[in-house]
Amino acid sequence: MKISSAESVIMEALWRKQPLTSEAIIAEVGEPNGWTEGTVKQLLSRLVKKKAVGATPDGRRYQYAPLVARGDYVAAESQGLLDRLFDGRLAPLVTQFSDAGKLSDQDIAELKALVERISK
Amino acid sequence: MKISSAESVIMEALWRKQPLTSEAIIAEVGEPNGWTEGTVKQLLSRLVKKKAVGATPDGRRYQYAPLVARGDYVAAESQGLLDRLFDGRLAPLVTQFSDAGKLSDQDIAELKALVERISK
DNA sequence: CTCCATCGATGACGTTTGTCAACGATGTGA
DNA sequence: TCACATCGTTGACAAACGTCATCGATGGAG
Repeated sequence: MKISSAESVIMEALWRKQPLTSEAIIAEVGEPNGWTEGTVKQLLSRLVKKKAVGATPDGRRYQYAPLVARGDYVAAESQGLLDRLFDGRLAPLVTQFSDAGKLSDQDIAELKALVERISK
Repeated sequence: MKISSAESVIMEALWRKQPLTSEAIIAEVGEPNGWTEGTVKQLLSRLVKKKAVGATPDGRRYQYAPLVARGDYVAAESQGLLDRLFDGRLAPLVTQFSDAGKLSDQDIAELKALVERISK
């Protein structure tokens, strides 16, 4: 099932630290996003129903933990963007950032080192 | 306004060739996506309302053309992904594809050439 | 044992999206 | 001129999404 934009905020919290109680999650993402307790609970429920998050009973409450790895999610999202906008190829994406002047010197240095390492 | 996923298919057609009549657009994207005439018309209407597409009267019909540049759209989408998933930095994104074994030799060669060019 | 706080479940509601059909205006061929 | 084909507009409707409140169960404090 697809993870929506608001839901992904919850996922990020869980990927950062896991497991968490709903209380902890609310503390983590409620304020920064202007969400009430009810909103976060609903998002959590939907994620559990989607099997993106697991809920382990712990006394009267649950401990929540991601069931999908961040890496898998990130890979799917990235591949999706690449396919949709760049014909599945990586170089044009990098070109796009370069052309847009969005690459810092550090970015370029990192890329350079990275390509060095990969290409051997 | 935000361009939805289905709407972006129409946009891609218009970015490829412009202007187009609704008939041409339907011919272009209808079949491949399993959309009826009505569906494409509705998507077009919404894009016009969103000011993402312009409609110039041409006799009894319109000539449709994009009002947003593909480059702007691509830049925004790419930046969004980078910010959401890679802390705004490009190198980790490239690493992700590398780690996932999604880079062909050609990709690597292109990247290498690209980085060469950029870094000077 | 009773009352209260808290948790998860559920209902609710407006908006967006995906999908399609019906309608009214209008140009055109017979 | 009249019937038909075609265009854009609009209505419709289910599903997903964003957002929030209410409710029933239950565990713990007094």
